[in-house]
Amino acid sequence: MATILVVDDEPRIVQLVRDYLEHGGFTVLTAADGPAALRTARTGRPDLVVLDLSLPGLDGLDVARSLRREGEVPIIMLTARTEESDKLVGLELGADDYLTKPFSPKELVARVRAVLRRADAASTPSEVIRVGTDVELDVPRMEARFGGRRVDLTKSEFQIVSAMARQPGRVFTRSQLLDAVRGVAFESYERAIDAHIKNIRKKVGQQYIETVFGVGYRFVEPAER
Amino acid sequence: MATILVVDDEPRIVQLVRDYLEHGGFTVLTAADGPAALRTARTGRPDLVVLDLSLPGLDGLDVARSLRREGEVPIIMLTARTEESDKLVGLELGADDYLTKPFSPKELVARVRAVLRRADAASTPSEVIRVGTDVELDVPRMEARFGGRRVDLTKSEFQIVSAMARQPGRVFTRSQLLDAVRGVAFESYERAIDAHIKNIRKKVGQQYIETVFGVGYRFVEPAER
DNA sequence: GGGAGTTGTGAGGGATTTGTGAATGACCTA
DNA sequence: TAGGTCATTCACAAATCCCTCACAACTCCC
Repeated sequence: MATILVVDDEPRIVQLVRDYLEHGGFTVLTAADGPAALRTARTGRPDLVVLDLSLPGLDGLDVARSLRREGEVPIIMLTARTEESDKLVGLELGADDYLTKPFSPKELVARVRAVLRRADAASTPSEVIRVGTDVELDVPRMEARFGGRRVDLTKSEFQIVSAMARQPGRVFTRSQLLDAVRGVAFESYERAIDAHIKNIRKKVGQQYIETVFGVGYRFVEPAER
Repeated sequence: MATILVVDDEPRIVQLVRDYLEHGGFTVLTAADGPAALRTARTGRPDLVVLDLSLPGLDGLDVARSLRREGEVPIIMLTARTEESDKLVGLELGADDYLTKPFSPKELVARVRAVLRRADAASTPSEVIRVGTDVELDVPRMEARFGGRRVDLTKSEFQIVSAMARQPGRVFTRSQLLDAVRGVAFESYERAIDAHIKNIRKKVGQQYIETVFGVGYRFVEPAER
């Protein structure tokens, strides 16, 4: 069955959680601080991490961030307080669920099961944007293919391209494209978009993005290429 | 930003979803049962509704149906089981997307964004001006078609042509056409319009724009061609 | 047909807009 | 801390477009 890594500096809690999880049929790894957690995660490859936010030394947030960088492992956060700030950072890091202390171990086990089920069913129907036969943008994976060739785009580049490719042929103003990059059109120099367009063209080829003088840019429809 | 109404009778789920959505920049309204949902939808005018299919009392399906009757609001369904029947009725009611429980809040937020994006794109009815069978001006795309052939017009040219094509047969003075080009009729040489007309005619053909001596120009009605 | 006024048109100046390489600074990583 | 990536900004070159001008062609009215 699944392996769970429990990270907390209070031995009492670790023990309690371990008992419940093992009784529930899980294999349990434990760690008492950040560095140990990262080491164990690397070697033990857990299917899920239960992580206390307040750790001595390396902070729980740093641990979460490092874990995220290294892989896709789901994380359940334990926060000592209901404080807004804690929730916020937890969410920012994309925790899959959170529990505030004190919590019921039974509930924790239930949440672990739920998150694992989700992660499993995370048959995330990958949203793929296709334009004609030779352009393919896998949005959740941020993967782009142009004419069969895989192209590495940065985050901003990918967002600009996907915004345009969703409605090929339509003209987008620089301001609209800025919206696509930052959540909301931050006050920002519109010509930053020009720089991105230049870089995108260099990577994917000139034929995909057309300049509409005095207005903006558009993704060329396949029929016209 | 957008307002989302979350309807579910499990407070924990409502809380989790609310946290994630608010963190994502959305304003969140909540309701725990059908009647409350309808009331809140009426007063709060949400941009999207996240709706649990299994509600106590008034059923989720009824709520969806009522929402549909009252407006255009997009709906994301939450269904408890993966049962085919649930999916079917949900989609039948025109749910814009659905998620089966347990779901990842992160994924829900992603779906919310996707549905809003779609709804937004759809509500921008691509305004198309048609004159007869052979002239088509797609305004947001700044695309012109004359007799089946796609014609590239500059911004000013496109604005002049669409102003005239909106009311075929009507005569426009040069001053009125200048208004169409610059936002307001700037003091400017009216004969600049002549130059544009010349260029437009060269691109689309002579038969579409007629000169009205001493007055201005007009877009020829199809019957006269 | 003649003349006055109006429109068609080609060409070029000049303003605006875009392309682009390089510099800067933020952020992350080793 | 040093090095890398990336987003942004800047400055200048290049491209594009709008407007104007000058003159030819046309229309209308007498």
